[in-house]
Amino acid sequence: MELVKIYECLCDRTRLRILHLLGRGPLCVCHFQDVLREPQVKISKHLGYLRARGMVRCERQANWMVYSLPARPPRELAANLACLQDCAQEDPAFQRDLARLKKLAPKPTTPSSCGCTTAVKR
Amino acid sequence: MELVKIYECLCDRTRLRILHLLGRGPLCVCHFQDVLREPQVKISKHLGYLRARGMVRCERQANWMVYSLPARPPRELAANLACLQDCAQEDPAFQRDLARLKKLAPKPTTPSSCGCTTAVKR
DNA sequence: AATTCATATTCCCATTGCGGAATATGGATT
DNA sequence: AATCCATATTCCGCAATGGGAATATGAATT
Repeated sequence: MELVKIYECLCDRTRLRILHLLGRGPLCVCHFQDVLREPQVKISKHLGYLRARGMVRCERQANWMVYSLPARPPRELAANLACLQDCAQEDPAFQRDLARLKKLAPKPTTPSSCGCTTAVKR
Repeated sequence: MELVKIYECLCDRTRLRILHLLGRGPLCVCHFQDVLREPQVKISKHLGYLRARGMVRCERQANWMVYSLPARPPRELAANLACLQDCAQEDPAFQRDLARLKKLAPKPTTPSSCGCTTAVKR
């Protein structure tokens, strides 16, 4: 994987927040919407950007698309994702996201189920 | 230092090569020109980009501008620079740069002297 | 003061990225 | 088959970026 391509994926705040959250486990789009509190189109487009570049995988579960980090990422990607998680620990904004996520989904999800089964009021 | 700003600096191949080389010690612009083999304007502009964002420092030595990494970089920057050096070890292009540099300047330079004292045929 | 050398800046152009409004898709439910 | 829900895509405008040609700057040397 091209190092520059990785950094291109990392140089947007919304994408950083997405990747940070994915460090905990797979998530569906509605979780991102609830945690990041950004418009649907914005989140969907950044997920598409990451997906097109191989930074995330996704799998359909009925109505929901469950996104996750690649199972065995190449070395450079793994190193940079670890670095991101490390840096995020000192940043209140990332920690706020994580707190919201834990409130929303106390247990990390699995790739086969994001925990969304019923309609969500939004 | 803003994490996103760091990644913005890292998402260009020329800038990555510059930062990688600076990991060994301060360098003047003509060294970058010789090692990277890119046009002067290109190198100068990328150095200006990095300087404007606090990723590198520079100091004038007579005709030469000596660039270096910040003495005590903030944690996020240090982490990412370390990650870059790590990733660069597997990349032939980065290693080729480093080999050229060692041939050109066998000893790492100091901030007060880049080793350029006479005119260089180019 | 005129020239030379190393480096920086300006101007132009083409490409890319981001955001939002509107619309489309695809699966599930009625 | 019609509707609903979650998500994706298209279209638009705007700002930022990268590259090169030409020119400017600033220090040293003649």
